[in-house]
Amino acid sequence: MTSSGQVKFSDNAAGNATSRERCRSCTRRFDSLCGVLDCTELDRLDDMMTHQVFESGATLIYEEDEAESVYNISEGVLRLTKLLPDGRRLVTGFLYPGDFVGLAFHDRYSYSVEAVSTVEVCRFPRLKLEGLLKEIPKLESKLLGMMSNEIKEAQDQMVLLGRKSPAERMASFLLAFSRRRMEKQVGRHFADVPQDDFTLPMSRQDISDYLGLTIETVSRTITKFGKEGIIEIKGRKGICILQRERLEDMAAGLD
Amino acid sequence: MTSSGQVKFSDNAAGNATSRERCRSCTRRFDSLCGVLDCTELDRLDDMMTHQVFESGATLIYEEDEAESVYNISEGVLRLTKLLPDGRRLVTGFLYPGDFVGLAFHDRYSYSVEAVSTVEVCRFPRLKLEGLLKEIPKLESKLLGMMSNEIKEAQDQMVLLGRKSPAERMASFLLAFSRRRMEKQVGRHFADVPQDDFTLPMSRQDISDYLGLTIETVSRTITKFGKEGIIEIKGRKGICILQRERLEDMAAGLD
DNA sequence: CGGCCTTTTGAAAGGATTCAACAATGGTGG
DNA sequence: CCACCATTGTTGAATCCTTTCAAAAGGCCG
Repeated sequence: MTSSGQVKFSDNAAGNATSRERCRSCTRRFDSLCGVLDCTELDRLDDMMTHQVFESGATLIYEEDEAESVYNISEGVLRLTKLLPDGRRLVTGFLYPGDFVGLAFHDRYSYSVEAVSTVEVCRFPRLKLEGLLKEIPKLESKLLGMMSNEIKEAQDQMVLLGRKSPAERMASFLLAFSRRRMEKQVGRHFADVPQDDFTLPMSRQDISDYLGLTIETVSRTITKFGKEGIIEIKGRKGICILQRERLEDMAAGLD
Repeated sequence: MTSSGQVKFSDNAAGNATSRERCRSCTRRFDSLCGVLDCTELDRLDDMMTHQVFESGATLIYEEDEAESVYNISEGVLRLTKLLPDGRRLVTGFLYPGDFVGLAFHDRYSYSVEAVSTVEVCRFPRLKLEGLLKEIPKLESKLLGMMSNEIKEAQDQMVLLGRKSPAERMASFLLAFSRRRMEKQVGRHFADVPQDDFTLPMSRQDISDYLGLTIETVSRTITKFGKEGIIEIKGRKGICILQRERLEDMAAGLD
């Protein structure tokens, strides 16, 4: 299989930015792996990179395919999915700008990666990047920290999936999303953006497959939160958190 | 809080083995992190290590405590647990000889660690080991690979918790346990030990908290497998797999 | 403005959980 | 060594809650 839905492609020869300038001027640089590199090292990264754009719904990575590339997200939202043979789906996570995808030190990808919105990524050949890792120990350290966070988040998600009620799952999700979104905004110097008011880029189906519920249960739970005045529902995807503390208590399992 | 249930303690001054010999002669050496080290490096590890024994039920690590130590398991089984305020519990994983515990690059532990059986561990001060990591890049690489595996396993477990039926969860668990056990046996040169016949060291409660089910559902599912001739139940903890393929199909979601 | 897809809402069904009682196991002390 | 006790595991019945199935409503795009 090959990636689909890719609408723009720019490599070192044909990119918009001058070669070796793209990484240096990247607004995401300090959010992600690249943040630990100096200019010389950054240029090496730049040399092995291609910038790509995927439209919403496109697949960047197919589960079980050979792991040839890794990606760093510069814009948009991705979802990681795993399928059971009969079509049951689980979304193991959503990824946001600054997040790293695909570097798992296995020969094949163990999940699919799809664009939830239009996405811009930096693509690296996996083996080359692994080579760079071995040469630059601080890259490895940074990655170790990122993976450590990923493990922690995965464990929290296991608690959610294994032991939380639908309302608790939904509360956890809304809070985590609003927090993540705020972090990213702060990173881009928009610290005063209201964190309680946001747009969910993913569908109810995505949310339910992330929370281990059905789409109907997610819908009913969101509606219930709205009726109880915990959130305000603004059209199909807009959410405004009215009672953050109450959501926090629910998410923690205090109800 | 402090660790409880510890029954034996031997540091460099009082240990059984001569100083700097313990790591070198460790039977687990090639299963775990230490496997990548040469003798000189191993001695440095040895110098910062204390050997400890915990009896079944003892707690090595309390969730939220300051992360001062990391452990390498030389014998026995540990469980990692997370609690919700009202007592709901999730076991995020079981750890076996050769596995590493506690190195998460956070200041506080995000889960508790308890002994499922009598356990022998090598204990290291976390900060010292992190220092060693920075000095020995191949240690970091090895750890990166181990964490990568951990993430992959966590994602599989998320699929299990979010989308699999009780029977599918139980099948996945039995197979994973028998596989893990076989790997360890092979590591110790017991390749001819029958892999289909084993003893579960953990209780039904542990299993249900690992699979996101109740103890009754686990019990009923095991009984059902027995009646269907998929496994043979040998007393309280003994299991013999009679139809491995059928279990594999169930675990994969093919039923 | 119309049509399509997503989401919401309703009613019924199914399955895991809960509650309760019983059985088996393993450890302890007589 | 056996009996007893406490703990762990099994089994049964009723309940509750999510899921399933079905249909209507709502939002978004051309």
